[in-house]
Amino acid sequence: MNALNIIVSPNLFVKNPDETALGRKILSKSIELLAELGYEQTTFKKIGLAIDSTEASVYRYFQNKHQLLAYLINWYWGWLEVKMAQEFIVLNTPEDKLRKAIELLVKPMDIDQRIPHVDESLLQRMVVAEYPKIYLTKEVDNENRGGYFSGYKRICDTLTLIALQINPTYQFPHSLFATIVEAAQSQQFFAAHLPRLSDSKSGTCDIIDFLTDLTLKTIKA
Amino acid sequence: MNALNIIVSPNLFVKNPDETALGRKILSKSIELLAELGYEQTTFKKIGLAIDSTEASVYRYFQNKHQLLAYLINWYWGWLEVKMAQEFIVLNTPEDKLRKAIELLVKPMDIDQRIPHVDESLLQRMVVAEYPKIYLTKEVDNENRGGYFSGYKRICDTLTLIALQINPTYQFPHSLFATIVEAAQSQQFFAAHLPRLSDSKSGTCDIIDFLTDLTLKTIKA
DNA sequence: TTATTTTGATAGTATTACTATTATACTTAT
DNA sequence: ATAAGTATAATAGTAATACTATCAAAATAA
Repeated sequence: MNALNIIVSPNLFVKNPDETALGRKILSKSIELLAELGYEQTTFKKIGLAIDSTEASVYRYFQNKHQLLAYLINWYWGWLEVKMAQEFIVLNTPEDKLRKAIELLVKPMDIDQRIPHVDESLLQRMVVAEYPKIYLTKEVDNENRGGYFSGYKRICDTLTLIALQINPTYQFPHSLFATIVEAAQSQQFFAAHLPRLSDSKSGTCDIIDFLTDLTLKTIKA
Repeated sequence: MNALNIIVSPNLFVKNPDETALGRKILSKSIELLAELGYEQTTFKKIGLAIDSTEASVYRYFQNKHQLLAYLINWYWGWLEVKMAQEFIVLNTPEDKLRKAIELLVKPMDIDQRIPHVDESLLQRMVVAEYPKIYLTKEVDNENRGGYFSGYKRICDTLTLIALQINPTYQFPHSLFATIVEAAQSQQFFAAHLPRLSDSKSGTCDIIDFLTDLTLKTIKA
């Protein structure tokens, strides 16, 4: 993680899990359990078991399950941000950048060897199934002040700035990219579980085409 | 409720709450508690207290909190469907119908006097904050077979058919309207709690304008 | 009036989401 | 190499939650 400088707000942990072997083990096993069992069925007790330790050890790193999920999702957005920045270096037009960004939002990730304790592809699947749970709570305003959603907001801001290069007069860029990022997640979920809510038939290409078409038609007046 | 023929799948209750005074009291108090406390903090014990009865009485109508939420959300989509059908009678072009549908999705509802035990405006606010929780679970495939999401899917199908009248060659109508319906909810939430994810400054008009612009630009090739 | 259903009251269980304590192991500074 | 400090494992315990079960009283229907 350090290798890539993915920074997660200190409000998202009690003790930085990135800095110890046990902490990193908690991260990797949490991703596995959350992906396999889902948020509701995952407990700190089960995580403790999976890391060959106890519930109490997990509590030393995260206040509760909600904070753990928020950490992982923020890490995911941070990682996507790094990926985008890397890809943008060789792209020159804002349109190419938006196309690439949409592809990164939807395409299954390949695992980054530099971060051996994180299975990015599993993390991505977990995020698709769980991400709204971090903001759909009564604590959203407090947690927003604590930086719980800054990863998400930075991604949307970045895309907003690129879109305004294409059309500086477009009125709703923040709403548009919040919608695109949300749809990138929900369309993956719908294609897999509620197919009447999607036109995606084969893999992720259809979703990428849908989102790209939507974005470009909307901002190019 | 019967007055309007809003049908909710029998898989969404143990005993039909629409048919008894106690059942209707459970519905109205649940809406209040869910809106006030949020899904996580609402318990059947608290609902029992609110209806001047006990936990056990609530369990006689709903298997669990998840089923209760699914019932209420399906009732909400059913009610919206009825509203849309009513409004569509006097509208002649598919574009006008889409505009009206988007308005109904976002605009605060006025309370329907024919259904005294349901505060539609409160229900709408509750749905905005809780709706993804009914499908973001590991039981989604089973529950989908049980009709847990049919209200949502019918709304999207209706809008899909209207859009195809405008442009029969548009490739992604299901994805588009799933995205529009989702965005109608999430933009309301973001405008209130995560304003950097929205361009809505004053009330719901901005959201309606954003969604209408997006929809029409996208389907009119 | 009798039979049936609906409800209210109470009790109990397993699990969850924590908090607290302590002994041991491990690391670091000198 | 030793002492001091930190990190961890193991255990125990609490309050709340999500149920399940039982039974008698009340309301309703036959």
